Amino acid sequence: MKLTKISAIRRKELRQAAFEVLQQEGMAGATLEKVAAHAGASKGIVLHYFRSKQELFEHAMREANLSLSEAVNARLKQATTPRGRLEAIIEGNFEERFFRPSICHAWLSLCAEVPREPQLARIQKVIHARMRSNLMSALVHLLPRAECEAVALAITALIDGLWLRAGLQSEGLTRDMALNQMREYLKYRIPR
Amino acid sequence: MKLTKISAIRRKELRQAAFEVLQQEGMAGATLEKVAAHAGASKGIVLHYFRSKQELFEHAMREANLSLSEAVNARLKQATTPRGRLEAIIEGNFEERFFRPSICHAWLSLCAEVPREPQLARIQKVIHARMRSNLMSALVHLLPRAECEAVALAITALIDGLWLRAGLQSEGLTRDMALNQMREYLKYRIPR
DNA sequence: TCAATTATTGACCGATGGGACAATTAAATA
DNA sequence: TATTTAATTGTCCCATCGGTCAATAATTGA
Repeated sequence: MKLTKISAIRRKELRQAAFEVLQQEGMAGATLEKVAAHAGASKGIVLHYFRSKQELFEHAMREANLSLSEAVNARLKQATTPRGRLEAIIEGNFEERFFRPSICHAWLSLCAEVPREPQLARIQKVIHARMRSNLMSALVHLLPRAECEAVALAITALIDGLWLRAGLQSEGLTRDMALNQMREYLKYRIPR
Repeated sequence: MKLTKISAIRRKELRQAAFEVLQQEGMAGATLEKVAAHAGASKGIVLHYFRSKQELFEHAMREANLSLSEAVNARLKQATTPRGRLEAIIEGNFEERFFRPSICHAWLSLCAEVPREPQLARIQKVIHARMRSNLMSALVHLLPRAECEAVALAITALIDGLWLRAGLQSEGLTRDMALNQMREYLKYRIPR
């Protein structure tokens, strides 16, 4: 029995190549040929493993989300208190390897396609649902029930807004500044 | 002397058409032909008034920003207190005619191009600079100097995050919800 | 009125990119 | 080994799109 079929390997390579090209080229510039070249393959192979460009980037988005998701979950596993879980979620979302201008570019490019690509919309919906669910599981122990929903939305909006900013102004916003923003929000909104 | 040269009219019509097409089609789908058709003209005329597609959408972004800007300024003029100015800025940014899914789509599409189009980046920079300046002029009267910068960034990030969300999930986020989010932030961060 | 400028169109071009496909090579399996 | 299955490539095709251009219509202004 094969642990890793070659098709699984190729698909993963191509998903990642797609996301990396996206970082520098945007959706329109992320051509099948460039993705293939970036992965050291030919254009034909890309369409051998993915039915279309759409499908490729759909999987690229899933992959990118998965790795973010794992980072958050790893931190969540360590956390013992509700407050700790809140911090885990936030810090996971601002890890150095994720909170980088080029990565934010890529996400921006994907988000810009969401309104016109139902598949991407579904993924985006899942992402937000998980974020909300994660946050709620911590917030219910820290706040009156009625306030949790709103605070979860605020935290999500803040994170998204900071990511957006990082994507727009490469230099302007460091990881530390972003994390401080989040901590300050918590300090005022959910004092210990 | 002509008050409005025909060229000024055409250019404005085309800028607006460009932004409207952007709302439904995204940057890649917003073809010169579609923009022209939407304005009831031919493709040739678009390139007669704008050197290139880039330049057209650059002007579209400026135009869209201008109208948002005017809305905020109109409210700012009415405001008499620092707190009132803060609310003016926020409410201006969530007026019904602006805070709509399709408009948010269009902005998203423009933002996604920022990293690869220096002209758009410059405009984006100006937008954020004005936002910051507006906010600071109110905040300095409400908070210790040292905290103003951070709060201005938080407010901006919140606004951007809520806009982003509106662009991603057409249904999920109403204007009222967004405004409540902003008011809650102020309530906790800058209690009267 | 008539020349000069401006507006407007439609045809055309070159480039590009997504996708289909046949052909070739490698791998797996019996 | 022989046969089937999968991997991989390069070529080809078609559509589209940005941009150029020459020709025509409209406007202007002297």
